[in-house]
Amino acid sequence: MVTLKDIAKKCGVSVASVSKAINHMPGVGTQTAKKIRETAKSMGYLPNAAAQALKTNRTFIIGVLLEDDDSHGLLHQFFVSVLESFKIKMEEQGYDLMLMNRTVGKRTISYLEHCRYSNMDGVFVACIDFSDKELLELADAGIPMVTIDHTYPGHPSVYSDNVDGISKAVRYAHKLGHTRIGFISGALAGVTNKRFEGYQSTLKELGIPYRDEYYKVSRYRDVSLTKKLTADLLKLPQPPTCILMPDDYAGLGGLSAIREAGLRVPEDISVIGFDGLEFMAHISPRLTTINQDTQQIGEAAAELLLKQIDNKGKEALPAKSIKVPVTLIEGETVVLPKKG
Amino acid sequence: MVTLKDIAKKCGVSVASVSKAINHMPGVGTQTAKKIRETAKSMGYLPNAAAQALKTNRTFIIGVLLEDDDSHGLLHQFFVSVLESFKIKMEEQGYDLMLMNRTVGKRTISYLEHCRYSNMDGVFVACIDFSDKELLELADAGIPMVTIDHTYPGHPSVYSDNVDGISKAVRYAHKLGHTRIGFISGALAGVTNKRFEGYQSTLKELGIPYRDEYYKVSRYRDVSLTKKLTADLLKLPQPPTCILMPDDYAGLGGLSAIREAGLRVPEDISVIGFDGLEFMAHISPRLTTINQDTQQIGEAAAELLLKQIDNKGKEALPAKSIKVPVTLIEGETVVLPKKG
DNA sequence: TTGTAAGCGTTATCAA
DNA sequence: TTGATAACGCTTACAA
Repeated sequence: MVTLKDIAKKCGVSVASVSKAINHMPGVGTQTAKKIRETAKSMGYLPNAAAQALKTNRTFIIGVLLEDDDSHGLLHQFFVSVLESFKIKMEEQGYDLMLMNRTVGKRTISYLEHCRYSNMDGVFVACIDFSDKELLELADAGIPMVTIDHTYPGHPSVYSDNVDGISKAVRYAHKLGHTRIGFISGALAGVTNKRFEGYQSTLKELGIPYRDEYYKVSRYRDVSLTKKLTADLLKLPQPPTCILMPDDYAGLGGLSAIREAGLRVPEDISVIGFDGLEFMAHISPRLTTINQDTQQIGEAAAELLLKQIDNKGKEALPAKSIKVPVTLIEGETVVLPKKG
Repeated sequence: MVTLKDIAKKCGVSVASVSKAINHMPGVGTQTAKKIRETAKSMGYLPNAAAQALKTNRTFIIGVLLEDDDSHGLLHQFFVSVLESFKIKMEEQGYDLMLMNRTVGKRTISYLEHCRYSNMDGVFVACIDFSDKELLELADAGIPMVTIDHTYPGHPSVYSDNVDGISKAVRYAHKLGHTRIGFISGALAGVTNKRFEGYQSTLKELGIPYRDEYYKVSRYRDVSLTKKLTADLLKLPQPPTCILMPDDYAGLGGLSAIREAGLRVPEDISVIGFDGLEFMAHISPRLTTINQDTQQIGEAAAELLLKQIDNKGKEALPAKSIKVPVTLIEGETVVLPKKG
């Protein structure tokens, strides 16, 4: 391992000069600096992250918190897509991503402890249970943090325009002739409330009365619960002709309930998803869905987090929240309803 | 931030004693040690990872290399599942996972450089292009490393039993009456060769002549290429009655080609996938597939890597390779072929 | 049993 | 412009 000392020896200068030269700091002659940098390169010098971190209190490590109830956060296509985009942006700025956990070395530690132990410069949170005490603790610790789909006081966050998302879905269904539009939402949470708001207000605007029996609360990504609730909707004396699903993945449960009821999509009943997951484009029938722009979400999150980090120590930034537009992807699962 | 010094002061002992007590090292009185540990706890002490790393040359950081051609490694369900399982095992032993990349701070660095810079204790590789020069460089650097689906000389690796996997698929198809069994493989690579070996040898065993026109080379997870190649198979004067796909995901392309040819699965043609991805269980028809045991693969990888790390500096371990059994998941995509 | 002190590789202050 | 030196928080001989 090549150290500053080695370079100093070879160049016949002091470590201090080498450090200055390599970091492009003032206080070294242009010639000396050049020579130092050249020998450093030729010797294959790389700074030692641990030493730098110890000295500067900056690690350039960002903690990533991606967990769901089954702690399989990495299997959530949507969040992982956001993470990919976030990752690219952060890496451009020299940051590394570290997966967070609560079990460092046999015994359990909290997220906050993990964060402190590793000296993380910031945290990316796209967890689902935002009411987790440990998350609240983390949010209160004053560590730069950005969240997706939830806002903690004092921290920036990024959302899709959920109100508009459901609104687009309802309008689209209505345009194709539907008035009996059911909505199976994810579990209650900020995002879910927004979507419900979009559902109710758009129905109202369109002059369609809201029917309580057309609204069900499922859980995001929960195929079997969504399947059951879809079956329940289908059993109503006057079932909806179009159903909005919590998300594309959970929607698979909806499709399967419809199939098992002996009905066809879209001939007998229309379906709209949410997310715009890549793989849905490859299955039949192609799901009509509300697309969340994961790339933009990830990039926005990176920007906000970087700003927080740069600002650390100074007076608090106003915690900005960015809303990202959504689009409707026309698939094959919505058509004119049959006369009922 | 609480440091050893703070604790030492409070307890009226030296930093050395505190360090020993906290690390359960000999050389401190039982009483003193106990008191020290208690105050450490009450003060909320956490070791400083950077300082420890600097001193001990151990970071407890494992680099994770998950990339495909589109550098969207995290979207590969199969590898991510393996990673999840690997992660859990590693975390139990106190390791953190860091996502590797080649762009630390504007300019590009190699994987090896990233590895050295961050002082990673080991690397987990589940990349696809194993011939990447940077990977070879990394493999030659003597850093503990474990790979999935490929073996580098001197390093341990974990595989599914690919020969048996395809063999199981062929046997199953044959048992249900198929003799015209096509195989669309992934791009040429060790794993692919094994699968092809299983394909050929099993056909032979069953007394089915190998037909070159029934074998096509696609790419893993490539929906559109697999779709095209499936279409090609269907256009043969005497098309296969059952097709083995590169993997479940690419198989979606196969299904869609069959659909577009006006044929039905499984009535007109049978299909078998590979991987056993979770979501395939939720779509219709449920794909019959060869399941790779991602949990076992991840755990095995963790074990092998841990062994390498513990052994570092000592004489090289024999580079062990672990083969994990696969199972066939009966879905709905294989039935008795129609008389052709 | 306890403490002193050196050193890991950096950065940053201050004097030359 | 340069370089000695202290310090970051920790581990570990070694001395007391």
